[in-house]
Amino acid sequence: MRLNTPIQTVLYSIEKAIKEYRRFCQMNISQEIDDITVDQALVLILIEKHPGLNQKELAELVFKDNASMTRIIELMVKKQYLDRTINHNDRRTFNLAVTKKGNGALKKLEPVILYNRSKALQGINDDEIKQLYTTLQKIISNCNNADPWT
Amino acid sequence: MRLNTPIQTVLYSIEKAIKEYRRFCQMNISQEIDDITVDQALVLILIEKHPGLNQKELAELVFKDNASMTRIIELMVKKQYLDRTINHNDRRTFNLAVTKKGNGALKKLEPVILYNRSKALQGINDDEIKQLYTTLQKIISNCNNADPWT
DNA sequence: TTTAAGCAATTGATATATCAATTATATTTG
DNA sequence: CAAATATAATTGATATATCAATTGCTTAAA
Repeated sequence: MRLNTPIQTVLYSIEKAIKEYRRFCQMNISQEIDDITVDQALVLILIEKHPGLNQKELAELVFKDNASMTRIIELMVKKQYLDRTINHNDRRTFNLAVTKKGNGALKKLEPVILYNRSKALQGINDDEIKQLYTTLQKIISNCNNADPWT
Repeated sequence: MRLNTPIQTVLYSIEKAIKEYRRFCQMNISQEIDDITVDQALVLILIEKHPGLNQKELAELVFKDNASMTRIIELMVKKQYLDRTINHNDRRTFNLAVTKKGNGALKKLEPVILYNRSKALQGINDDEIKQLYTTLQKIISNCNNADPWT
């Protein structure tokens, strides 16, 4: 028996869709701010929206591991989009806050991000979105609950 | 106006789904072969299935750029899963071929990959898959054809 | 047929992904 | 309380992602 090529599976389309979307987002974000990545923009939004999140929690929200999050935040602190101060309630963690520069960036990013999302989903109606969401959740739960091979 | 957090958009689910799937695949692949990544496995399958592909064509098929493809193939040649020889018809390109070791790996990988795909899509019927595919194609084409920001 | 333009692959630089090991602090338990 | 355990973050190593610049070869045009 021969394997189908990856091209023939819908899982391949999922990967393609997310890559095209990220490329599109990055292109547009770069027009406004030239030293910020898609991931960094997500982190900025989340910290502003949910102050009090620590790095581990942030990492979970954007599907990264702690190591990646450490490095992303490091860069954003260096570029002065974020402030990081010791959390005296739990000194293993940090308080993360958006700086003035970070807020300025958010203002610029808002319309771009809304534009990106609406363009990406243009011509797709609510039922279709709901259906997409439902199917994706099935895949996610399948991958998390399936017995491992051997 | 405030941005929704990324969590609230279906685009977030696409990213989550593909990451969970890749994690699941890698876990199972590693049980069989401990020095091969998901991407390397894809490349191996494609070269076996479509001999004659050059690196640029391969890169397009797996959504990578030429630079990444160069490095992936470099590693696979070093690990002796692939042979790379000069193409005398066009000396800018190479002939890529799966080695004996590569074929052995493919034999082991086949059932794992079939298992991964079927588990990931378990409980999702054909219509749902078709619908998923259709919606994803819309997103892909939206991202490729939308006017850029500014 | 030489020159220019185009193309495949590589390289360097920087960001992210992942795993394993380590550090510093918190919490649990004997 | 003290020791064991657990947790958040960091670090090192290696793979991949992306962009820009470069190299070497091919094709098109003057």
